[in-house]
Amino acid sequence: MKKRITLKQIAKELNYSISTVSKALKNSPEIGIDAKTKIQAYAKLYNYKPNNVALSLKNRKTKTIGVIIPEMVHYFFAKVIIGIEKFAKKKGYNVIISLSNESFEKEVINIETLVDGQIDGLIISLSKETLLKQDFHHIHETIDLDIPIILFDRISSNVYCDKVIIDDVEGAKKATNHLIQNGRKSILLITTEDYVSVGNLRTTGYIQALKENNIELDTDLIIKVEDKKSTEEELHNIEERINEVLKLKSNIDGIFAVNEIYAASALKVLKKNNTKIPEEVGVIGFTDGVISRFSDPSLTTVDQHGEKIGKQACKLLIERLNNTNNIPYQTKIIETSITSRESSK
Amino acid sequence: MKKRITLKQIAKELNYSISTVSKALKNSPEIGIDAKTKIQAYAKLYNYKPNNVALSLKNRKTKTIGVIIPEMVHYFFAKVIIGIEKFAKKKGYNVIISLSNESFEKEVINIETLVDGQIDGLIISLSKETLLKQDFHHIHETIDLDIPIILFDRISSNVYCDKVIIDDVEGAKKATNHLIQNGRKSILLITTEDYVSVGNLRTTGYIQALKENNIELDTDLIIKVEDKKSTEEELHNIEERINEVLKLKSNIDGIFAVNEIYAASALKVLKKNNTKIPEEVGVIGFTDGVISRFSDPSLTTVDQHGEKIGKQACKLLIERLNNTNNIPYQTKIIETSITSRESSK
DNA sequence: TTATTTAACTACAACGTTATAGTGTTAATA
DNA sequence: TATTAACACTATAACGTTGTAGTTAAATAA
Repeated sequence: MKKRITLKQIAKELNYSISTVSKALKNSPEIGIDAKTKIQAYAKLYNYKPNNVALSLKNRKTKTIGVIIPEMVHYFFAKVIIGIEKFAKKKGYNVIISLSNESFEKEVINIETLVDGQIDGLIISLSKETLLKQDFHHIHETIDLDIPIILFDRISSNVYCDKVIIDDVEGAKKATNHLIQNGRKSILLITTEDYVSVGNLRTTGYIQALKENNIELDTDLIIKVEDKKSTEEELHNIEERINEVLKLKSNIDGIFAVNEIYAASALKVLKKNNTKIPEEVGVIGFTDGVISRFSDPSLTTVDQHGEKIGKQACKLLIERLNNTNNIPYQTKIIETSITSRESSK
Repeated sequence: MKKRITLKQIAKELNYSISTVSKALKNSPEIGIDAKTKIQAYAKLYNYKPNNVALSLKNRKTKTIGVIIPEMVHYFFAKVIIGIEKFAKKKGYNVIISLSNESFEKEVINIETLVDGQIDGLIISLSKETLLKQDFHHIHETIDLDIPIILFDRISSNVYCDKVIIDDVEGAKKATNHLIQNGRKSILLITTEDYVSVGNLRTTGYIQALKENNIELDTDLIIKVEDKKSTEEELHNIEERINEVLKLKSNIDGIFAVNEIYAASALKVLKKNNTKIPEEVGVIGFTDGVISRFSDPSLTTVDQHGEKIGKQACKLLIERLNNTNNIPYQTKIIETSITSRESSK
């Protein structure tokens, strides 16, 4: 009903010029004390708030950050968003969220829409399809437009920009070592196909840990899942593949899964086979989400500290937005940590 | 590097006025065919895109919707956002997301920031604290400013606006009946304190179902949880309370929990006590999330269809934004359905 | 031939700000 | 007394659009 009041209206009402009103509200020394008092009182009374759209136009800054994530229903991404949102708000930025739904095409469209629109910069975790295609023209074009991009988690070394990642290799090593220190020798790895960068790196970490502990690598102990979307059907397939390998390799005494869904699937198969966890087989997952916490037994995991990642990404972005002079691109690594629960003694 | 091109620049380059360029790009009949062809070609070549901030200022519309949810790490809210985002994008709207973190104060600040900023309307699920305080001045003030608000899930009858809810009473009835039809007679209800509207309504549904089935209400079979934030500590308390009641009332053969966390807690306690699920005790939860799907046994739940809720809320909002004439406020009810899993035979 | 219409454009104002440059008036200085 | 400085304000342009109201020049009608 009562629309917002503008400088113009205040000016008209109090018989000052718009400039005077603007300056009075900014407490400029150019303006006399009477005018200031009158104008400020009036503005307060009518709850004057500057129109941010007009400011955006004038300043060529929208104070808004765009975020594109592949999925919403992931504990990790949700946490990252919390981290971004908190930090952004503290710095006076708003956050716009878009979902690529793991699709390259949607990712392209989303970036276009956001760039067309009202954002100063972008924080993105690439979709699986993009990583598979290795097509980053949309990212490059955006950076060329002077809109800074921060990549996190799902990144590519073929894109030059700021990045925030966890040390996946190190994290996977920690996880594998955790099992080895528990006396396990025959460790099953459930990972993704290699084009998913994080899966790839975690596989590397697993292999390194084995090497460092003088355990021979058995490629039969590596299950690479082709996961586009985790439908119930697909989950079933994963369970079957795990079951097959477990039957084939009866001496398996540890399982390391590169995400919590795979870890939960492993748990399910083990329980179906009446395998004692963690006595007979220890299980550890990657990503500390609700599934891990509420599974039975609860899952030991590698915690990625999503909120920290979000905060760091947001910080990098805002720093870049405030620094017109080109600072060199940075890649920040967020340390992982093991959250020990029932599934691994 | 290469900043966006503007009408002004095109005009200067091709020696036309800004108006001509604007009209040519809009294919106005006022403009001659040569001019049109030349201008359109040039615009295409330099990838002209209108500046949306300028358009927002001119049209006094931002084509952006604000969403405020209490928490991100909830399957239900994540699903709702997916629904909102999908529909919004289809209609050419962007979505800004804010988190109240269940805090009244943060809710107020978030609304202020969003309203100050660049949104045409808001979709909100109220924080627990707001519902406890019953203070809705921030909502009313926003509506007074002619910024439409749609409430979903956590609503209040003291606010006049469009709403989207599920039929919590009906859903709870369905759940309770599901257990009763399984032959259960002594059903434990794990719910929230009454000020949380959804908890309250689900409690009502439970009571109604009992009545309709001529089962006498035993208030000892109702656990009301005071849940501000679900910390690990708090979860422990819940488990203990459940355990106490189970000990006290050994004939309990069914448990209905108003969310999946409570349901998962119940499962945990039952398993610790070596109670057979679902043979001895059947369990059903509310909200079909990842926990329910991955718990052991998997949980039967009342599915709230979050995505549908989000879509409906967004639809209502956009309809209201397009209709300047005041249509009466509506409350849409989204049907729930039972997803039957292992925990209830 | 002169008045009128039409085509093809341009100028201007407005959306709400702010920074820069300018304008009077009064008081201080030379 | 003439000049300058300080004060307190106002005008203007600009951010990028678009719609309305002009303005030409050529084409048509009277």
